[in-house]
Amino acid sequence: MSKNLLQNELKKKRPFDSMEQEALLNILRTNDQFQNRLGRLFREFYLTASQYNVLRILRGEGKPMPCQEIGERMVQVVPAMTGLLDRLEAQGHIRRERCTEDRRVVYIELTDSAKDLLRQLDAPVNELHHQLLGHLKPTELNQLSRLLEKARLSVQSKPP
Amino acid sequence: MSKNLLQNELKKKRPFDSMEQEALLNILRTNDQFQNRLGRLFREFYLTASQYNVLRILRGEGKPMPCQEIGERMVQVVPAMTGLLDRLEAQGHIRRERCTEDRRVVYIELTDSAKDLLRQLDAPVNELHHQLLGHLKPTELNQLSRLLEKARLSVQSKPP
DNA sequence: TGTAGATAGTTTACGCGTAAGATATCTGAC
DNA sequence: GTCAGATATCTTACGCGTAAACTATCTACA
Repeated sequence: MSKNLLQNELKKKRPFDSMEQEALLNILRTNDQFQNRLGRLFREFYLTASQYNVLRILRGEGKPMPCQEIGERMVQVVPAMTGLLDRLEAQGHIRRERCTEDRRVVYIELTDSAKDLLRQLDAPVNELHHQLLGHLKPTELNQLSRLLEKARLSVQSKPP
Repeated sequence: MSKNLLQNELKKKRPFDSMEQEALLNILRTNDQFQNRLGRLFREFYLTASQYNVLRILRGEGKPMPCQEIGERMVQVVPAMTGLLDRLEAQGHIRRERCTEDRRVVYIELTDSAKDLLRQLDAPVNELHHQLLGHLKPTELNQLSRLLEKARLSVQSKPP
């Protein structure tokens, strides 16, 4: 075929303006499709991808964390965290506790029910990862990760 | 360094469960950062990334298109299109026109002001693409696109 | 001491993604 | 011709990303 895969998917009539554009669109599209699949899995457990992300971060840390620190490990800006945590709290997955030394900071702690839920999700999540990317050879997965890491070098610092 | 780049960015304490997981997180994170930068550029022109996407699709087609067809070229589901188009219409960037043969379908047409806006955006957008990915060699860009295309092979069909 | 500026978190307003359901129109089987 | 089902669009409800403005608390420096 004369046109490549992404071009066909997007029914694009003309070739890409640049290889940078092609790669960028490939990243955005792949992300959308994968997020879609992940979202469907999480929804079965009444979670969103962001909520799952927060819970995973908390489990990884192993102890209560301030909201800001959680926000930093996601890409998001802080304000979004508030609502996200509100919903997780309402579902009984986290507890908030104000720090006694610095009363500005609020510590977030996983509840036991959240830990259970995460354990339940471990297998299906890994399985989905494998389903989505298991058809790539280890070399290819490694190449892909290295290329994406290199790609991100251009966006080091957030302007204020 | 013993830990890799992504692991450091995420302040992850333990290595990844699998290479699939690592690659997946790399995709999601790269996408987030790039979307962020793109969003900032579009915002200067009072557009969102989705709105720009719709306008680009319409320009590429060169003639009016039904909403559904626009939706198909984006990753999104149709319902989101309605609101998106409402806002573009309010800004004077598109016109809606009901088809006379099949009165269910609505054709969307670019206005002249939208075409002007797109022309204004062409240079800055290409420049940003280059800023984000220009540090990769052509071979690498090509590799990256091919790997992402291969990655997407696992999500061919949407379940009903 | 006391006051300015930094910092953590929240609130509000808006855009848009998802799902579920409603409405209008078209098509095909009878 | 009519009725069932498909199809195109819209509506509503909810989650969450972004920005901007606000509150409470802490810190530093005069």
